[in-house]
Amino acid sequence: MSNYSTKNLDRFSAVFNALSNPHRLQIYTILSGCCTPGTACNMDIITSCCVGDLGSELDIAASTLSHHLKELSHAGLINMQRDGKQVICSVNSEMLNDIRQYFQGNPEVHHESQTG
Amino acid sequence: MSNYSTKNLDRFSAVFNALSNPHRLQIYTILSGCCTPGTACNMDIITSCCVGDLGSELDIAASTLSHHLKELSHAGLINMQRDGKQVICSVNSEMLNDIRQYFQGNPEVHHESQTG
DNA sequence: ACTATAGTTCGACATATTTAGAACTATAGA
DNA sequence: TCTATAGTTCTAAATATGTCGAACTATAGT
Repeated sequence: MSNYSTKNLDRFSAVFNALSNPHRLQIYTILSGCCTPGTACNMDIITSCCVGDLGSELDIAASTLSHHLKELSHAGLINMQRDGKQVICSVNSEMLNDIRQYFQGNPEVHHESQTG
Repeated sequence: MSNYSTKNLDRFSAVFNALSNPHRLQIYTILSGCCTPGTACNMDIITSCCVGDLGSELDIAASTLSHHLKELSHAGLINMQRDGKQVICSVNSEMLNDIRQYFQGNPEVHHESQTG
């Protein structure tokens, strides 16, 4: 593919790499469900998006969970923000839209959109 | 996520794993472009979906390309069919639709659809 | 300052992935 | 059958990934 930028290729392959691990995909799926994409995870309504709550669903070591969250965050798939003692995780809706566009075959995403 | 089936988790993580390598993502992107999803790759119109043509765009060893195609095929992302000396590759549109539904948050995909 | 809770970083190890070259199979044509 | 073309399988090596436990940092309450 000559008119598909290497930049996008690397960006999306990193995204899919982040989702390629069952634990990370599970985390992302949980976050997709608890936080309506497009809205910041509203903790007044739903209270299950902090790291500890994710951990209680996954049965892996805390250090492993932390590592996976860093991967998802680094790929741009999720946002993490400290709130007191807790760290709140939520889906990055901009990246979710980019992914949707990729699979829709949208030229904005497929052919170098150079907006950044 | 307790109501998200492990089956789907494994299936989709395998799909994303297949797309997590830049070369494989490039292959998939080329195939998405040359073959309109939903139609079998129409070789009367477009002539760039055989293994060799993919290889000429990637600059990797033939054995490596073959390995990557097997991964994509095994994950259900592409179809491969022999036509004489050549092997024609095309996007599996059913899987593409499943992926689209996953990112749309469609419950059919998220919560165990047991149709197979 | 001390303690408890929440999460991260570091170090190590087992396993998986990517890659290429050599040898192989499959098809078509002379 | 012999040859050329198209692609695959096998083997091996370098690199990346997933995982945990121990030690660490950050915040809040006493």
